[in-house]
Amino acid sequence: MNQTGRIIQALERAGYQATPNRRLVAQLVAATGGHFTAADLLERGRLERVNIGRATVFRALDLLTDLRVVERLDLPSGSHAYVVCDPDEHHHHLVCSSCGHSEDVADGELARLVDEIGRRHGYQIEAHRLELFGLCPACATAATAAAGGATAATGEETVH
Amino acid sequence: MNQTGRIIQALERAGYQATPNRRLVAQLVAATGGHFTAADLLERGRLERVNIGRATVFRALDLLTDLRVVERLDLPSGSHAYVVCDPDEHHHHLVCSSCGHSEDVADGELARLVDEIGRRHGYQIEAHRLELFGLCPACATAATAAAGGATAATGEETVH
DNA sequence: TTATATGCAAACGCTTTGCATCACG
DNA sequence: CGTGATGCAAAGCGTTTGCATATAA
Repeated sequence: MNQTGRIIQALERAGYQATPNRRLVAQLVAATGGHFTAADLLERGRLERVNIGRATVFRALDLLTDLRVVERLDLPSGSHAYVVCDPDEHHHHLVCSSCGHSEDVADGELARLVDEIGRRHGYQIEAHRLELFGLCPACATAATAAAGGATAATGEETVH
Repeated sequence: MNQTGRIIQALERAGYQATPNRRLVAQLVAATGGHFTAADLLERGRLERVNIGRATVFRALDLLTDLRVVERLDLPSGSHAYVVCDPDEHHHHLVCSSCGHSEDVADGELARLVDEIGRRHGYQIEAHRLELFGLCPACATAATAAAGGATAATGEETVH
């Protein structure tokens, strides 16, 4: 099943109606390779000439956040963005600081490290969050090429 | 030297004036064991009957953030708060979800883990951030006592 | 027919900005 | 004097809410 389908399914499984508006949000969200804001969705909806209210988008995103289908991210700039992600396992995010592309990273060894830190400080850890920012393979290549200067097309940006 | 002094010194070293207002902010910030918001400082200033403008507080916090004397934290709730911290080395934050107390955590092994994740995903990592939330020793003890029920005074909160 | 979902616009909280004034170097 | 700092109030931005309407179970 595609991602849009998975999101809609998550809604239904949780007992919410898969209304046309929510399907639209699912679709817009799924079409995103990276992070996005509520305003982005609104804007894209507007471009496609679909009528959807600001509040509806926010409410849909809240829902999807509860269902862990999307997660709210804090960018280094301090602003917020959403990313689609895997609802089924604890993970963290790797975010491209150039194109915004995001992918899930398994918790892996981090759990052990977190435990250790908790023990060392006498804290009873309840939650932890790791966020990684950097250039994704495509953007890193583009950046190198641009720096090398020889082959790079100018002004191009790598966008997922 | 005390923390207020250290903050003021950091301002001066960076070529900023240590004005009365900025000293006040330094003092308010240093008096905080945990995280705080601009509004908190404003409120405490008001209680002490000192006249300081909203904008001034925000501007001072911006400055201190640049100097890495404070850091802006994203709480699980999605809201922002500041914490005082060590400007001199890369670290992360351990925050008590009950009393808000915060302490620095050395990066330690995390650097290695971050490298590895970057390599595995082909990302050129530029920055990473780890945030840990849980009960500090005092609050954990209080919580346990309250749960046990026998000895705990009711309604008390542990505040640093 | 009852619960849910939606749109709109107003309210909100937090933060920034414009601008005149003030203090320091 | 000139640059930097401040206060105030207004503007800005992202998000939430109240409420009447519309839609689905």
